[in-house]
Amino acid sequence: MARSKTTLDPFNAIAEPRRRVLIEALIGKELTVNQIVDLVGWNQPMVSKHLSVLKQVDLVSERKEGRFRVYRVNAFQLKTIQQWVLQFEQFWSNNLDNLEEYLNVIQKKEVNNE
Amino acid sequence: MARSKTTLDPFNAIAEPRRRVLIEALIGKELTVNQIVDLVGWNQPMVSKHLSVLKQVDLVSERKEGRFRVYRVNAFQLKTIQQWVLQFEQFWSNNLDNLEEYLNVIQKKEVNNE
DNA sequence: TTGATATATACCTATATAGGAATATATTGA
DNA sequence: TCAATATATTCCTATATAGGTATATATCAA
Repeated sequence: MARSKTTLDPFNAIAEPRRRVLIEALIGKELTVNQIVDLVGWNQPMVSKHLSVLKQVDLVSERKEGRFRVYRVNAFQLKTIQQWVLQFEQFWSNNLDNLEEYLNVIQKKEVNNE
Repeated sequence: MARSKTTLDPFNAIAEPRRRVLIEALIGKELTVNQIVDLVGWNQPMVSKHLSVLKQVDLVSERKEGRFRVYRVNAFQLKTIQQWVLQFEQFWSNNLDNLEEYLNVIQKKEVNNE
């Protein structure tokens, strides 16, 4: 069996670094494909194909504007990821876990210095 | 070129659903490999191999305890993901974006009913 | 020492990319 | 209608899995 499809869910879609760049570029604004191409400096098919993956998991949506396609981020879809991560928040907050982590780091440094 | 390695970063590591299950199983506690096997019901090599990926991106760490390997989640590494997502939070909060989204949904429904 | 237990690793295969290049499709303007 | 513009899609290839199976490694217990 191969890896899950990139279009399986937002987790798989944003694994690709370039697709995170696209989301960063598009957040809070609307851009056409060529505007994005100019912004990120990749070739046009590459931008279109990555946008296509993002669209399939609903992380972006697009509308026709004459010859142009205007893309925008569906920020609420990022909530999916936020919510999965957030359930673990207590474990990285100022608590015993962090203290232990800190002590481990200190200990490793000490070991390396000997 | 192929997809980025699963061990490139936490984003790629958690794209695989089973690895998210492992993190959920391990969060806040320590478990040996066979305890995890019993918990999730996969075969042992599968658990070991997924743990290996998580370990390479530092999402889990492990210590030897006799014949056993005790695994734990490094929750603070999930912060990487949290922080990337969090920069977009304002765009899914109660603001104009959400209102627009709501109106889009309403509009689509109306269009479909015609 | 030896069998049993716990875990990791190697090997194999089907599959799904990501990127590049070429091309198709759609729309506009003259 | 036709050339130009904007974007999507197709085709190709190298690559990296994920899962299954078999096996290697390490440690314990008698």
